[in-house]
Amino acid sequence: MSAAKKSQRVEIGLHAAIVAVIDELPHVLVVRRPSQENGQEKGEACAAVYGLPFGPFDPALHRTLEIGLRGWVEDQTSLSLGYVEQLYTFGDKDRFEANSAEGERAVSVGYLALTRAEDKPPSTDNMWQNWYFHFPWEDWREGDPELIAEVIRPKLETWIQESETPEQEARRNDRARLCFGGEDLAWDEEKVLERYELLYEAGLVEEAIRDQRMQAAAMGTSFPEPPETSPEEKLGEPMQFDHRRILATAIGRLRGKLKYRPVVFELMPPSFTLLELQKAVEAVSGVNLHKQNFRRLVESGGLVEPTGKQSSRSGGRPAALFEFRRDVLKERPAPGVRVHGRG
Amino acid sequence: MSAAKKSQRVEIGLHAAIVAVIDELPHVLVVRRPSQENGQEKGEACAAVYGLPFGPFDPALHRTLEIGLRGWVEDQTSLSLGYVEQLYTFGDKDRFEANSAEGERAVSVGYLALTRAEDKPPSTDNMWQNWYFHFPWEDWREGDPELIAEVIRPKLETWIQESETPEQEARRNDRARLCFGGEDLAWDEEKVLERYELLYEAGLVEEAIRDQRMQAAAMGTSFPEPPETSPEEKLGEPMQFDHRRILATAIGRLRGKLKYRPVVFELMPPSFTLLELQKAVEAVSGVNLHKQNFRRLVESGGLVEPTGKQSSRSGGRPAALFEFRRDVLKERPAPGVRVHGRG
DNA sequence: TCAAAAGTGTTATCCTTACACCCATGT
DNA sequence: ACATGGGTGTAAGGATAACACTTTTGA
Repeated sequence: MSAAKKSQRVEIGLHAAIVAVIDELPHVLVVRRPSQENGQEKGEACAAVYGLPFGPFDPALHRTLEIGLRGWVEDQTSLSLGYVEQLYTFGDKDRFEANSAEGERAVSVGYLALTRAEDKPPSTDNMWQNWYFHFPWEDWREGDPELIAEVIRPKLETWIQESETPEQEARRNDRARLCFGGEDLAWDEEKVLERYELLYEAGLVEEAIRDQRMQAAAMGTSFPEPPETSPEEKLGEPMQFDHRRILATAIGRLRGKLKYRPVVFELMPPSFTLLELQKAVEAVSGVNLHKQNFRRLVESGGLVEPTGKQSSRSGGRPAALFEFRRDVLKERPAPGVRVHGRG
Repeated sequence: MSAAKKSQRVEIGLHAAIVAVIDELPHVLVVRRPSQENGQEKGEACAAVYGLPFGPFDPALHRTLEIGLRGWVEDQTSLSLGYVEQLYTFGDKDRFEANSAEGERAVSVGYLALTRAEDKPPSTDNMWQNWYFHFPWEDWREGDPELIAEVIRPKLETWIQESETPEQEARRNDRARLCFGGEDLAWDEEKVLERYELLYEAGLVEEAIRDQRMQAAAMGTSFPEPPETSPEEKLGEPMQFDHRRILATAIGRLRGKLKYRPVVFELMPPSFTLLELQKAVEAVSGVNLHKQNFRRLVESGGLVEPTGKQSSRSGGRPAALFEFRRDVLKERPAPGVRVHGRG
């Protein structure tokens, strides 16, 4: 108590998952950074890893956390952020400090930011990346991903079997079922974080192995080097520190928000066809939608209004162009695009 | 950029809105603290203000933020926390630093924690307080509060009229309507934070006046002392720093969560009657529910199961006792108690 | 016997979901 | 002509919200 009262100051990092929809695919802004974590003592070539952009919070310069975030993002990327939402504040020692220099304990505040896609990459250091590159199992637009049936379920099954008590086995089994569905339980596209954390705890994701190795090194114990995983068996491209966890939080939150807030429009150009809008929602939520019902919902829900113009598209009848109808916000308490699977 | 890269460390405060339902009323744990903010230069008697309990985060002692929170809460209050959820991280300069000693910039992480009510107050410093003492306009169980019609709407009307441009007036009007309902727009019990922030910005809440005074003092300008507000016109009991904002966030979040997560049960004793459960939901959400439909929803939804025992209650037929059915979590993706007004 | 609360049954309505079908344009 | 996407109508099913009514206890 008395010791805890001493003011212990820490550094605050602001991390952003900056999202845009490009070519009907969900993208996130990533940075390729030289990997300091891996392979140093092993003398490997200094490989690069992907990470989310981040910057420090300087209380002397910025009045609020969000202003601080917008500050360095606009400096570094020349993007203009629309919707910005705070996700979560992580202070974890294990996943963060294990990868930092000694004594560099930091707390990180994760943000979700939406922006309209521009043609060119925002800067030389940054690039837009299809987020399913990091979360291949989250894309159900072509039906249930083979990866789940072929790799994830079998490996989870092994992990469940490895339990030390029957209770643990039951818990693990329930959790896997809840996360990935099965039998009579449907896929819930919002549980992105829960799934990632499950895979992490089951040691199936590269960050888990990396962190275990780091922890073992810190404690001076040896760590049994796991067998090389083939690229097909690698569950998505890993990221620096706990950035993939932050991204998982962002995706899950955005998928949820879509349903009761008109946030898709932050990702769309000023005018669009209904199919373009549908494709954007599908890209983010990772599932296909029923065309006719989507249109009805969106139109009769007052979310959009026709501009009167037509889109000059290839292949097919020209579609009417719509724009976001700002007034919904004044009318309905929770206007959003309800997502019901099936296409 | 270069200056911002210098690591600026800050102190982290963990704030908790610890909630319990006692006698069918929603309570929050508060601390009476001597008010250093008000009346110092005015030589007033050092009045006390209510505040939320908080403690510092010591990264050397605790592995995660939540562990740190649980640590000092259990030290200080001897309560055992059940469900704990992170709410938001505030780094605001204006609302926080204005009230702190110079240079004491801190970032605070707000938490919502649920616990079962015990008979006695958790310690001498702390007390359970009906949260509607701080938010009288949030209690609609006796119909729409007079306070809204008598005080809030007229004062908001004045604030709207005081706008400097027609656009601002329209925005203010829309916002007030969205927050407090009206005409064809129903009351939305989840918008607790939005309402508090509106009242703050309209200068109707004591914290707003306090902060303006502080800011004026800091800049050396004079601040026009507002007319004394009568206790009837005071909009709820104010709190220290931005604690009422944190509490507003907590209430709103809990009201929302009720609907898709079985969190009410964290506030209930192990077994309860359906009416007791309903009263708890009503207490938290601030609206009355339709009895028959509530029962059907809860029973047929598989949220509870009968214990087979009866409650020995005063007045009326004895009711069957139920308990939370843990297995719902394995069956339904989003089990909760949907709330639809009316009683 | 009455008040208070527990319970049961039924119906109208709306929303969701699915299916069937026609329309306009480019190749 | 046909492929592609745009656009309309409607009917089945389920969930919700409202209503009326019976039952069991304590005072």
